Amino acid sequence: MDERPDSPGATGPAPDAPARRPTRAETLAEAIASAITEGRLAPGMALEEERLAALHGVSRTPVREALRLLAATGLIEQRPRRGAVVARPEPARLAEMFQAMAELEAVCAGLCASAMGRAEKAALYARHAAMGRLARDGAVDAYRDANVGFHELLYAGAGNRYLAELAETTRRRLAPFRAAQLGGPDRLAASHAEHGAIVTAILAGDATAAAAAVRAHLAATEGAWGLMAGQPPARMG
Amino acid sequence: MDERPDSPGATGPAPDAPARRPTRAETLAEAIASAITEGRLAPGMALEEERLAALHGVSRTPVREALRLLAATGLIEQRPRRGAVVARPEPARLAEMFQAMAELEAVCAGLCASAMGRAEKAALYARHAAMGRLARDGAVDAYRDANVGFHELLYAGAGNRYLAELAETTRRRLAPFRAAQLGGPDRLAASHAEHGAIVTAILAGDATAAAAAVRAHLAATEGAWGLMAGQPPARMG
DNA sequence: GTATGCGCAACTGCATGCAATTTCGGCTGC
DNA sequence: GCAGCCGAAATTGCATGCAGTTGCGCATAC
Repeated sequence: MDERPDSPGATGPAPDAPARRPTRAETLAEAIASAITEGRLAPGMALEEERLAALHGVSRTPVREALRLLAATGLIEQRPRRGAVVARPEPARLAEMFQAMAELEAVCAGLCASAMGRAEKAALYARHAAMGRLARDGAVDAYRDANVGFHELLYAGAGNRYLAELAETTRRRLAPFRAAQLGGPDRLAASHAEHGAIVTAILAGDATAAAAAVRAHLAATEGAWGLMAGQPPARMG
Repeated sequence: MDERPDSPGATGPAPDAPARRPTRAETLAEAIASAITEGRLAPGMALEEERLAALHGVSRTPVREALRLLAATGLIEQRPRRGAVVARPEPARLAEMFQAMAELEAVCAGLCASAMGRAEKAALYARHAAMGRLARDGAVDAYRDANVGFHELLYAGAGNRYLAELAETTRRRLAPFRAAQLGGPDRLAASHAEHGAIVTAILAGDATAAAAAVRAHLAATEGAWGLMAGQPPARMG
């Protein structure tokens, strides 16, 4: 019964493998979080413990722990004795979160300008160039995927994992409200042009310009969210 | 279906009154968090569920939920099937967190410079002046308390609650490693002088200078932490 | 004396059950 | 017709119990 496939040399580059075999609560939390960020669970929906338990074939106990995790992450809201619902921040708070994310990314970009090595800068430029081709071809879906990677390069290039985590958490919490982003093809080209300003500033080592370019980029995308902020509460599907 | 027109116009600006009667898990989480930030639970200490349950007169269930909350907050670390310990970040990560906090506060200060109204600026200046008297008198404890309030004024003055939450969370996570701060009386005077640069920049509406002053301030205090980063793990007292 | 394998104690993960609170149905009264 | 009240169902909060795993101590072999 003792099989230990246990990392014989090259288990993988595993940057951090703290949870070898995740507990059910963690698996559940991940599943629910994905359902929220991908839009399968809309903001305002009620999350009943028993239903989630039955849905995932477990008891209520791990469900409750998963909900605690998600509540601390901010993806859901728990009212004592009144159940949990998918977080539905008020418009004012959404604006705050978006501004905070812009500032976080601006800080990252500023750090990138001085902290990135040659290899990282080359990778960033390569990604940018590839995205230019996608934008020219109008490949919206591929561009969106590559876009996530682009911003993650900014997080990683800053050389500050904690800052990157803050930015990624914020990005996740905003995900349900950014569905309509990159809607039009002109927006695609505009996005790429704004990325160009960011990349140029970073390659030049100009932290101030890089931060400003990021703020401009995110201010330009700001109009594309908040469309589903006024829905009435609903049951879980 | 059942529509609930809830939110009668202005549901209430109520900034935050979500937990009328908190659940035991939340109470526990708060208690343990305080114990950690105030140093009664040192980094690396093991947190056994049964012991915590007995200590607080509850069963293991709410303890487990509280630990989940704290793990998501980053104050503790949970290894599946191996228990939880008070978080003990490696020195490199501590440095990252401190840098991130400096940048967060710098962003706040920059926003303060343009977002603060006359009344808020007056309150900030008043607080700064009062702290000047405390520094002159060498009242370290009173200065430290007032210092927390000073930084909270910066968070609040930025007009972005989410950003303020990020900053406060980070500050809490760093709390166990900042015990020796403001050690000498010269540090007290220096701190006040650095605050003066921040206040001046904000009052003048100079966002760039305000951010730079905050970075300088936190860089100067950076040397006072990390003393307890190398202890071996220990049992809970 | 050091290294290896086995067995036990301790602890965590999860399921189940009960009590308390909230919510919704219908009813009474105005 | 509408507001207020009361009782039952639904749902959450918490305690308890059991199975599985981890870690440690001890005996054994080299």
